[in-house]
Amino acid sequence: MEYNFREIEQKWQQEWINSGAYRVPNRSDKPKYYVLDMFPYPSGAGLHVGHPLGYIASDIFARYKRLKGFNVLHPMGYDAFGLPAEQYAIEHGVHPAVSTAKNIATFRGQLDKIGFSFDWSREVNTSNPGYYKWTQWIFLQLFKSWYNRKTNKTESIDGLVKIFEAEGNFNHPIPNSQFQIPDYPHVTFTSDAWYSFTEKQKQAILMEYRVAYCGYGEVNWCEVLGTVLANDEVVNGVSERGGYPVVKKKLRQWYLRITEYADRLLEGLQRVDFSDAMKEMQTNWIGKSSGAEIDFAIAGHDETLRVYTTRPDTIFGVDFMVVAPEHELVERITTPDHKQAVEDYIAYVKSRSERERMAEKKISGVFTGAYAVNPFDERKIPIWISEYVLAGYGTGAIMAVPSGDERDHKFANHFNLPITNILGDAYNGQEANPTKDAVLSNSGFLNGMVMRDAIDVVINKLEEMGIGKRKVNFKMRDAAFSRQRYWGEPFPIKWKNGIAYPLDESELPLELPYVESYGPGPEGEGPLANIPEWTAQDLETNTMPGYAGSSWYFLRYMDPHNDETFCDKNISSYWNQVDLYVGGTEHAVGHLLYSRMWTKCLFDLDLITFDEPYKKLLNQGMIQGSSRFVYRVRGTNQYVSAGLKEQYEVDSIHVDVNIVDGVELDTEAFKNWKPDFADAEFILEDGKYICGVETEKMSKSKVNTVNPDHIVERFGADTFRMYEMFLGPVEMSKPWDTKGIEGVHRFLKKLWRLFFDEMKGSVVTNDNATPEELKVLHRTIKKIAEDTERFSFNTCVSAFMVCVNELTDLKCHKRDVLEQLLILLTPYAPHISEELWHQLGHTTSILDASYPAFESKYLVETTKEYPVSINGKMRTTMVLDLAATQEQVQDSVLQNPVVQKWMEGKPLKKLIFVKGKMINVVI
RNA sequence: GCGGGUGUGGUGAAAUUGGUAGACACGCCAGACUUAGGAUCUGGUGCUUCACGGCUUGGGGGUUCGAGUCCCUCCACCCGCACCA
Repeated sequence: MEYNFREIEQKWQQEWINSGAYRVPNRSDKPKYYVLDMFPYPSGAGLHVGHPLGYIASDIFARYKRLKGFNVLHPMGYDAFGLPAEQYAIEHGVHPAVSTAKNIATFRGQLDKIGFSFDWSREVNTSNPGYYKWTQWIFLQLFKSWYNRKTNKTESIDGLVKIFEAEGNFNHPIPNSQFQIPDYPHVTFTSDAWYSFTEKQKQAILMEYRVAYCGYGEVNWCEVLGTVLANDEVVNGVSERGGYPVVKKKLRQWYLRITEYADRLLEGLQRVDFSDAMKEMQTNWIGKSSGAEIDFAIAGHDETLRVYTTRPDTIFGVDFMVVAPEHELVERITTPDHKQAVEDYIAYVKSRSERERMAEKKISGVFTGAYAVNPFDERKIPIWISEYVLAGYGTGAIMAVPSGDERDHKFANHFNLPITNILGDAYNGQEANPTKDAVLSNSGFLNGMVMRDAIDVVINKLEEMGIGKRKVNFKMRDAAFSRQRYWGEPFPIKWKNGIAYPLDESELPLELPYVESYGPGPEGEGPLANIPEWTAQDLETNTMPGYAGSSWYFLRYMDPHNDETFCDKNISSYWNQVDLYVGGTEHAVGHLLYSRMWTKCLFDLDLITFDEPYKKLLNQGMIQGSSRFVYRVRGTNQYVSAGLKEQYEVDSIHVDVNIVDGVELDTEAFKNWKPDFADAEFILEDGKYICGVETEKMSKSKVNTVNPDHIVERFGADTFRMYEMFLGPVEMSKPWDTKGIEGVHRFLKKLWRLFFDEMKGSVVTNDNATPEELKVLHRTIKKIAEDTERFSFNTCVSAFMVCVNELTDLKCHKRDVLEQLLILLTPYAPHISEELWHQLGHTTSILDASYPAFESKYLVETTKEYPVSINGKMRTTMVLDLAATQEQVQDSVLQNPVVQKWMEGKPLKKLIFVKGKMINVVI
């Protein structure tokens, strides 16, 4: 009987469906464990072998936990709204819902072949009205909430209205200090004033507090395409498609007030098990800094220039100001003789993406002709504009201190601006010194003070003078929460008189209407603006962004069919946090921060009982493509093998990795691949055509994608699962190489032969295991359990191989040993394990077997083969009793002929002996 | 530019706490079986040297009895940067 993986895998997949093996109850005596994958966007291209890496890792862990006695929630679904489906609709006229459904069916088919333990009865699809009804519902809760800084909680906006009625907003100032209340001179108001406001004024004020609010923001606007573009659709200032010019345009946008949660998002990081790198990335993204806002007088103007700085101590070293080109003051302060240059520069900057501006190495900028005045020494400071200062950060203006800041230093050098040295000897004139520990000089009343200490002194002084204040700043901005697109959740909002009114919750879901065309609406609005029935109801024409549905989906899996609420609170209390969340680092700052914020909102509103969604995060690396190349002799149809290509002038051409075996090209398949190659001739080496190899991103254009379906078809799901893990550490990126899979496949066949002989059939015996066999088994139990716990799946696969190799050498066919091994293997290769388990006579599933217990007594050793080094270099090994003392060891070591040879009669300086580890002879 | 990560044989990698570098595989070489081999099995395989030996974890420096692992410095590559998801 041989290992017929196709039959076995089909049989058990069907059997597990029939028995409902992966249905998970919301109630259990067992402890719970929640394993979640970041769900996929179902793209038209289907899965390639890189996608399932994380799913396999999480599936192994989920199955492992199940064997360990946990009630394991392990769901899967689809993040199904998104731009690609809409783009496809524009190009092919296929409704996104149709292409999405088709893509999902493809994904599902591919996933099913790999043998995952997903509970598909809990599947979610963010584009399904039954799902986005609750995305809209949660949005409404955010719309009807504000962030109370006094209680540090998300609270009902009704409560805020009561506060305004009672005392105005003195205790709860408007979060955006730049906001002007329409037709009202102040940003603070009394109770009486509140009552005097019109409905429109009241709503405008409340909008400034709402957690989900409407405002204006800049987008990449492409006039020719009539649409808004994502940053990655803009290349070098023009649209990726068509190459049309792209400029910044202000549009009405929805936002989430995530900045109010910045401190809590930082604090929460200390309570979750994310990698340090991940925490660092989020911390940097949030970008908390403390410093001061300082108002500088502008010579000849009544207005002041407000800058934000983390280094107020360097105020005497300010040699110029840099203002963002889009700063509102620029127009008013630019002097006539600099007007033209400033306008030209602004036009240039308008065509630049934020990314380009930050990445630009070339220094650029222009002088406005205006001067600010240093409040302490009355020095006139020229005001420049430059693209390296962004309008959205701080106040959009900085005080430049060239002696202390590298970028300012380069700017000063480039434009020949004089540099004031406030650091004394700590500044060498060549490069800026950003230290806080130097002693200040040329700094008026601060002279002689250490910079670090001067910070507070300056801030106090500025506050006293009324021209500055202490300020905590965040680099993070409020999250833009609207898209001028069709394929997303509609906002449950109606506009009347410029006021946004929420729909009643009974009107949800507000379903996406059918559209004829997916083209943009007028004035940069989305396609919904083209539908008369939609606009006639005054409904919002923006839709929600991709991360809306993904911000809370982990909750819906818990209670996916509930029509009464997004997730029953009792059920979310039971499943609680996601214990293990698996996904790529590319979501480090986007999705993870948004869903953490939503969780905090829902927690504050008493809708769930925990405020961090993910307890432990595991980041999987990417699987890269291993591209293959053929070399065409220039101007001919001859193709030369890689080893001989130096002798010719050649062009290298990507060749489909699926027609290459390892590096050897299937020349017939190559001829049939594309008409161009039908008459190809080959210059071979040793009768073979050898291809060139390069590691690149896996992509269709590089014809290096490998479809998991083909791999499963050829080798089976168990082999595929184990090989994906065998490639290397799950969190690392590594190239895919189909050739290597054979080693794993051989391993499974070798395992099979421990149970079956081709001639004799079953060879399993009921004999008692020998100590040697038990040692092999228990060493494996220990290793697999430990390595699985620390997500070191690649070393587990090796350990299985070592175990099977050793059992084969020992000719061990004993049930007691093999049975335990099968349970260990189940999470990794469930199909073959289940089959062999039943072949051993079991009638219940191995999925619920009890995990083998490790017993250290089988591993006890009395001797150890010690490595013996002379001066740290390994020269020989010696078998010594583990109980040997330092003196006994020294005696035997010094008598060892190899040791004596290397000592050459020199005296022993020291003998290092680490029990159970090593011996080092120092001479 | 800013932020994060990674560099070990021909290839993917292992070495969990500073203690025998290269486990386990792929590939390659040799052999067995076979009508055949892109099947299966056995043995060998870091580089260098006839050998003794020497060298070796991206480069350079340091700490240590001992460094892939710790410290300093330089280099290369990959990922993210707010409308891809």
